[in-house]
Amino acid sequence: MSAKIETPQAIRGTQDIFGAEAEAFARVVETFERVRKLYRFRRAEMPVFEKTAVFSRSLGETTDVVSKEMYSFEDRGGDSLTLRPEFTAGLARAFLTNGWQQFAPLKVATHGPLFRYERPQKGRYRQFHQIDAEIVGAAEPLADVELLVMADQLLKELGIAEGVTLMLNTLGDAPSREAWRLALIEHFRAHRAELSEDSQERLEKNPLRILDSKDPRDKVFTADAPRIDDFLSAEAQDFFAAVTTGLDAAGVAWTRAPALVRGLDYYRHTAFEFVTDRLGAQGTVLGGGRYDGLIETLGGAHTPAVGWAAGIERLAMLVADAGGLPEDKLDVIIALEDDAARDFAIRALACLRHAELSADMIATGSPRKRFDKAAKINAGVLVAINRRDGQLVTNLRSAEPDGRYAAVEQVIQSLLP
RNA sequence: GCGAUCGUAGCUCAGCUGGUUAGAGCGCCGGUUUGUGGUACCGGAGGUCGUGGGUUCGAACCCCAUCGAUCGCCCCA
Repeated sequence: MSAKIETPQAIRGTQDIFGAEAEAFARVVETFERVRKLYRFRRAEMPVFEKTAVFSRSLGETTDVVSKEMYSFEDRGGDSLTLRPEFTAGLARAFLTNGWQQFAPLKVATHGPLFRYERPQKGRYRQFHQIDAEIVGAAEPLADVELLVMADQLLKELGIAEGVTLMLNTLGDAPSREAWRLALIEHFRAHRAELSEDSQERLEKNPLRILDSKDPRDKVFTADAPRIDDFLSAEAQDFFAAVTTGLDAAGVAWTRAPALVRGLDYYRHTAFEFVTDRLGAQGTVLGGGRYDGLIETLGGAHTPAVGWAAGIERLAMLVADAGGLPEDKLDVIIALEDDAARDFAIRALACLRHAELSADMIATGSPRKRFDKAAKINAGVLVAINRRDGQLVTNLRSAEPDGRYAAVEQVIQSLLP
């Protein structure tokens, strides 16, 4: 009697990525790396975990991310650590602790896994992956433009720009944002009892968020809510105008979205999202904005910065849907029809690969069926290797004889006695 | 954290108002057929019906719990 061994299950909200999905994932990362170099963004790698304070201070203690979505734990030394729920805070910390101020304005890019304890659904996981681009130590609107132009090009090069819209807004500078916030609270408080339950709570915690509520009860009051434009200082107006004219100059299409806000406390001025309706409820493909106040919350000098992040899984889904992944066709498939010729086949396989031809071999199972198996694999050239009357016999087949066929033929011929 | 739908073979699924030994296609393994050939046929392996309780003479099917998936809400990429 042996107890049945139970296979441990994967952690909820994590994914094992394989096959076409993994190819799409890799495509996103490769394209990001290529585009990021075109814009001269430098590569950075930060640790996956940080002291909890890095996130709780910069994101704001009351935000959902900090108050209920972080993977925090105590290490063996008793320190409270947290798996990063986003890149920006860790990057800001690295900027300060490594003296990266010397490189300011610093254009950096990174990508990797992030962790958030949320209910999984389409395009949303507990361990998810993002690409991320930031410009730290740049106060000019030109930096915002640069990032947005890069994001736009990235989406185009991924072949998914169709149906994706850049929604753009400004939250103004700190005084503008605060004045607007107070006006919104006043406006909504007057109708408090008629708001949805969620929005009544938002009124206390995050009044800006009421603006993009999906509840019809709220929409009545969001329609005539105070608009940021009425609270913008002259400087804030100029800043936003410089961003929009810059985008126009670069040929990047954008849509003004006065209700677009950011949940995290550190955002100022430019806020943006590239959105699509092809991902169900997870419509944001890429989002970000300016975070001039963040570095100070970590004890640094005032350091203006802008950045964005995009979910790789979401981008990969769009890439796959857009059919942007031509299946990579195998160049050569070998069918070894007689095991007596195995050594020859192994040598042929190695030589083909050294000749930069992708090659694979069918050499197991019933010898009579190996040809059929090989034929089912959609390879450029099929090489059948057999023995007849003690003689090595090779046979090449190709649907459309091309240069590759000739190359394969040459390799095989050179190996024959 | 809240709501809805769903969990049957490696994959995609069928399985009637609860009824005897749980099925198909694909894939896998073997055999036959074909022999410059992606064909066809035969056979085989593989399931404690997500898990644990309950109701019943009897549960894949009904009830409860739990885990997981999917899709929304919240939040966010």
